[in-house]
Amino acid sequence: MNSKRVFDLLERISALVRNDARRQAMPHELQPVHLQVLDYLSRANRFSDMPQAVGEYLGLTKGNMSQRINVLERLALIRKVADASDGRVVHLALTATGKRLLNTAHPPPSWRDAESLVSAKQLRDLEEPLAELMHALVAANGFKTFGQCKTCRFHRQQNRQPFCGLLQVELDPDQADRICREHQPLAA
Amino acid sequence: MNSKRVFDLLERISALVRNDARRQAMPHELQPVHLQVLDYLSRANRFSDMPQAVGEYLGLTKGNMSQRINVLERLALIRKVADASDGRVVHLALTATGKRLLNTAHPPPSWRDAESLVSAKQLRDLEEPLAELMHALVAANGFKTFGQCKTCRFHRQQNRQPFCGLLQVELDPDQADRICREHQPLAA
DNA sequence: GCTTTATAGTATTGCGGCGATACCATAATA
DNA sequence: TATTATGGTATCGCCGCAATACTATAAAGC
Repeated sequence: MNSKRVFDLLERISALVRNDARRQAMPHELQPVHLQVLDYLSRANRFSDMPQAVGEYLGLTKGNMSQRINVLERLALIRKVADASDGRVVHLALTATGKRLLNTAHPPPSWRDAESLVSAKQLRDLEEPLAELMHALVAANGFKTFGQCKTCRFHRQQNRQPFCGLLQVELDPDQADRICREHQPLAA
Repeated sequence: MNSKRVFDLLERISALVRNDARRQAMPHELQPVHLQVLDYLSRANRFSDMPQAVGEYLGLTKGNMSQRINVLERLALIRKVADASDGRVVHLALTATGKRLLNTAHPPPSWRDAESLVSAKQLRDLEEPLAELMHALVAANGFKTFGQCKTCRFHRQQNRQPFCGLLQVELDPDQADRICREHQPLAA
């Protein structure tokens, strides 16, 4: 039963990364979670850049998200943009400052150091099983998968444009590379 | 550059596990960190079962540890045992209740579900590169490795007993399987 | 042996993440 | 038009966590 061993490793690794992220984020008056929010927003498509979606992605409540986002807005790292057609929803966009901070602080320095110590092959070998594990955990938690738009079972091409068959809308080409909260993986 | 991808996966996985651990620990009036402390203590040898060592393992300050340990003691999940030869140090031992709780709550349920969805081979493939990654992170952070006593470069046999060449003491056989804060990996 | 310094642990304070609850505004539905 | 659902906010309380200051024992230097 080596599953416990893998669990231990993951728990320890995430603790190391998390602690380093805290040290890294502190001088900016931030917490690790803020960096995660920034990172998510830098990769979310326009159906997924709302507070609620961020909360779903990170497994946090919307009330909590509301506060995190206030902090980030106060520090001018993100900007709120009202939705054109739905007065309730607000989209979140990184400011230039936010992008700059994200680049310098995420991933944390110890990760960058570690990455040079681990062979490229080892990293590549991790990718596939980790992805599978992640999806299994998502399934076990009943969460959404939040995959890249273009890997979704509803994604298709129409009029030489990416097209979402679920929401029935055309997509800008760059949106297809981004993360979508409505993402559903191809049937296994 | 797929190192960022691996980092994302690890961050997401640890968030999922962490959130689930929180939900799991809450009914017991505990937080995820308390379960990690219990788990560590269940595997630490007698040179490593002090508050300070737990803090080093989890990357937390000793002041913080002191409080976590108070909580666990108040709930009768651990027991403090004064050291025989050094009046400053206190050893921590799980009570029967603590062991029982650890077994039911750690790893969290979603992990157990996920583990049945992932092939055994995938899990096995994760072990080696994850371990290497963990050691790289430990090195990058300048932390101790905290490995199993019997895998340490100072470990040897003497008079048919396990023996620690660093501390120059004989070890009970069961101690050799446990985690030691003085652990140093074999030279690469 | 006595003084100094280092080490293990505790007490206290302050910050802030996080969940829970209640609440408000807009949208969808009947 | 009334009802219900949904996205977001405000407020409260808990508690993890760092920082600082402190105590007690042990080790090191004279």
